[in-house]
Amino acid sequence: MSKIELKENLKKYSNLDECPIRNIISRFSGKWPVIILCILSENECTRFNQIQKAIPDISPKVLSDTLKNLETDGIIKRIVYGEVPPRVEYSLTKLGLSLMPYINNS
Amino acid sequence: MSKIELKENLKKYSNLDECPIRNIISRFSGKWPVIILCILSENECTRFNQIQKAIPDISPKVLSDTLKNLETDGIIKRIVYGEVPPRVEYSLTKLGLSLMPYINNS
DNA sequence: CCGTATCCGATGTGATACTG
DNA sequence: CAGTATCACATCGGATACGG
Repeated sequence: MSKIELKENLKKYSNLDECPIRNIISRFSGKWPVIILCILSENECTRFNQIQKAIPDISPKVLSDTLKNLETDGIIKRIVYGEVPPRVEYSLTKLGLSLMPYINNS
Repeated sequence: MSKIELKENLKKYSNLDECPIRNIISRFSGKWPVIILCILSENECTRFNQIQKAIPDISPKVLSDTLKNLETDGIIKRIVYGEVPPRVEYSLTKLGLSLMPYINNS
């Protein structure tokens, strides 16, 4: 590889907000997002409480925050049933589903 | 899926230190590791300074720390040449190389 | 050139109690 | 049940100056 090519390659990661790698990382780095995607991928729908049980060491606050972020990014879907006691179910969106192969092959 | 199966599936992520997903995440979550792997994968060897230039907004301290962690995990190799001025080159180990397909397919 | 030392702020994560 | 409120804390990331 010539020096010119090298320079061009190294430039690709410089563009901060336009760098696709950085975009992905900003959404999935952190302790919980990938684990949650795995859990959701195993069932059609999963309730808040089920996720909590599957991850014994996550606090409700952190779980709630993480789910919100994933929802905002369009990766998971949140469905509220107007029942008492309340029922809320989380599931992967199409986009979320499309991500799973890259996780599961690891 | 039956309730029994569901319960078994959700259990898989409970085992904290034995959970393979958590092991991976603990090594690669964070802002920089994946970017650095990408950069290293593009050349046989890359110098500290080159990496810094490729990532304009990383400080030398953080770059150094991240490289150390990756080296400790056996993912990258650090070769010091006893020259003045000093020359140090980083490259992927076999293990590190084996990780790239999962990154590049994304 | 390749880092380390120092210090600091931001962010992520956690425990617990509480509410509709 | 499904969260929110509050507070606390550790880790991560960043700026800058300096050293071998």
